[in-house]
Amino acid sequence: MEDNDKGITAKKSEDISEWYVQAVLKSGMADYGPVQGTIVFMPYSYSIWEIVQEAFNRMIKGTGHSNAYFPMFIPENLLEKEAEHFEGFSPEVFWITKAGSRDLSERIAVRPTSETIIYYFMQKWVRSWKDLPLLLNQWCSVARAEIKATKPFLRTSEFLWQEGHTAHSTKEEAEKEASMILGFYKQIIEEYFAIPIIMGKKSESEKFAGAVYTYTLESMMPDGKAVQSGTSHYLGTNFSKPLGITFTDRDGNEKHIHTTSWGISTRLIGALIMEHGDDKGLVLPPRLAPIQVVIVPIYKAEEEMHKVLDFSNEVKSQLANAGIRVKLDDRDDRSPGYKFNDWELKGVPIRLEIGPRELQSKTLVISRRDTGKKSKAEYSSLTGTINDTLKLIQEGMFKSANERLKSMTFEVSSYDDFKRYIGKGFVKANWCGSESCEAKIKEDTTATNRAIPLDEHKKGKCVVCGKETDIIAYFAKSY
RNA sequence: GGGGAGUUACGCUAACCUGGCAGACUGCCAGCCUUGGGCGCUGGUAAUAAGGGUUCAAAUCCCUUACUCCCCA
Repeated sequence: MEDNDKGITAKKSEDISEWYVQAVLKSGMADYGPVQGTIVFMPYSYSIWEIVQEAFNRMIKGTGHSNAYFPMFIPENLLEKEAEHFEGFSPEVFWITKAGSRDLSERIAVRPTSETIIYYFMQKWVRSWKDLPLLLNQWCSVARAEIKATKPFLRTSEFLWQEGHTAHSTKEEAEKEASMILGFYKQIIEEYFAIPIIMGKKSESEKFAGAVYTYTLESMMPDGKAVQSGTSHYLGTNFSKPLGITFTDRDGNEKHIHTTSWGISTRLIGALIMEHGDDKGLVLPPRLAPIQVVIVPIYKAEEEMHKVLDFSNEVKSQLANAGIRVKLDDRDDRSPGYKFNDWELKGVPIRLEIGPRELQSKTLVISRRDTGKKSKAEYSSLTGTINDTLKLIQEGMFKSANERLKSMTFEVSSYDDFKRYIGKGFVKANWCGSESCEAKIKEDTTATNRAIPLDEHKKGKCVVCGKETDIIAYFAKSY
């Protein structure tokens, strides 16, 4: 049959942009909103986000953090209190100038990030060293006006994220916090999303507006563009000084708090789709898949149907009882072939087909979405086999993503090679650390500094100016 | 920031150049059929992005707006 409207018609290797849009829309992950750059996070993608929330909440609550929710409206005077921060964000702020028909005397910003509004409250709440540390997180959406080049999940005017905001009495404690969170993010992105990442600090020009320094986690998409997948900032006293947030320490002296902020967003879902998907659609890693196993029943006569469905339900409850997210596709108006294609489009890791043959043999065929390979499993030990297979899929997906990352990372020592490989992945090179060399790279290639690895140093000459340095940095074009 | 292409039923698309009954596939609804890789049959249902202009007549020509995609900075 000719390609019809249902499946993805673009090839990932030939036209990844078109492929991506089709994968997002046809799998039921998202739909476009009526305002530019907005999307609906449909149940299928929102379920993934809920799994992320669950995992990350466990991590931060286990280390003393609490969730809260702050207003999305920020008065202009508050937003502009920290100059660098305001300058960095104001070009993309959505401003509210009217309430009903009444003109507002002061513009209200829809939060592009919540540092300023949360610090407004920290100022009220923090008095003594006993009030510290204050470890807050909120799950919310933020709005940043993206005028051009929007892409579902990866670049939208409104997106969902978590933003952590913490206050500490000392620099050391705040820095430890920022780096601990970085570790949590690495775990989430590598162990759940099965996306390998490069970790490091941002350069001065790429760091968060208002930060002392920014830790970043960068992933590489198959088209050679990097995605900033998470950031954790040490803000020092950059915000507490202009906002006047002080506490009385044990020694009786009044001191400014040291703060951190950190976030991961639904952008990760975009990276997930791009990283693992194939020409048939999504390929979801088991730990994030809303449905880990789908059972497709196959039958002819009505009498057979009941037997098949009974057995299918039995299999389903057995798996569900073992904590596996399982769905029985008992739609009576769809053929098995339709269902196979449908669940492959949605990226369900494992498919079980249950028909008269399986009923007879009590042996099930496990069909893997990631490799397309099939293997047999005895019904008596099914749960164990499924759990093992899910684990294998998760590991296999990370492994192949990691191999791709390696094959797309180019270590160069000349500017000619730098320009040759930029756009094809990460280009790793010595860099003197100067803003002028960084700016030249941006001007010549449109690529930016993505990360300066924390513990990696190598003597060499700056790829741009030739100056001796031991700084190694990753550069790439990015989303 | 600059340029280009586009928007017809949930979706994919025909008619557009050359103005004159909006056609198919898919979907959806009803009935029959019953399923091992997008089952089949019959009947029905559903669309010209929004606004303005030209014209006897606009999906078609012109303008504005919105949204989408692509290329360049």
